[in-house]
Amino acid sequence: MTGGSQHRQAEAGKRYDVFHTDCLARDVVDHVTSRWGIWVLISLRSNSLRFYELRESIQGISEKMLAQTLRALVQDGLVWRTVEPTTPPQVTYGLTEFGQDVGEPLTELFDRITRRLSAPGAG
Amino acid sequence: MTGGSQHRQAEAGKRYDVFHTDCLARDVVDHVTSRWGIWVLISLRSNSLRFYELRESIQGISEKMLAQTLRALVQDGLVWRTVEPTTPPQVTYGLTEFGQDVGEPLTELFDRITRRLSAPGAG
DNA sequence: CGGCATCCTCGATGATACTG
DNA sequence: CAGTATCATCGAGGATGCCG
Repeated sequence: MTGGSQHRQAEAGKRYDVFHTDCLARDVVDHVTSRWGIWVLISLRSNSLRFYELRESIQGISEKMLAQTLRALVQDGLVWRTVEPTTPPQVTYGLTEFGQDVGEPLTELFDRITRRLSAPGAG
Repeated sequence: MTGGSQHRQAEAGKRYDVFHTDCLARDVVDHVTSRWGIWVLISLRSNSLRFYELRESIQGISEKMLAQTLRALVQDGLVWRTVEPTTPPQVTYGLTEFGQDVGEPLTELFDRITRRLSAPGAG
């Protein structure tokens, strides 16, 4: 990730027309709907998970992309992160209120898709 | 990504099958949450649109990507396409029932994000 | 265990030009 | 208007290795 971006605040210059490239929300939507973002968010809906638990539950994701995706989501305020200073370290991720807010329609989205594709005569 | 065609059952509270690379729904989810897919679907929610109308409403999209995205969505059964054999040709796109079904949580998703980012003290 | 840094590949994306 | 075809590129993403 390009880094540096902290918690995103409403900037005066930015618009809220998501269809506009210069839109604040578009960045967040891009993260949420990024290749791995959606799966991370959905994974964390039921309960908080450790790094390796996430890695194992999301088939095909690399550690690099998991870390990168998590960082973006944390920066966007969708995911929180706690570090237990044990040995070995223990890092846990979970959804913030905002994250849960976003996770709901996301789950609904893929539920509907799954339901549709499993339905007899579909596709 | 075109591998498996088996439909598996989702276990409540457990990992969903979509987390596996060989899941049918994953392809569709990938299309829906592709860079432009989400905007196309949201654009078409209110009413059907012509090709150039879509191009103009979604800032930053190229004709190639629009055509490509639309083709994928049509194949997935989310979008329908009609051609009026006039001169010049007139092609219209709209949401199928499935598309509307999917568009709803999608709109809800980005509504929540927008709302959150516009909220005072947000971020 | 968690997670950076580095290198490298490949495919998504974009620009351009052409067709019906 | 609504595409399609071709080519160039850019960066997401994967593999590997090192560190606290």
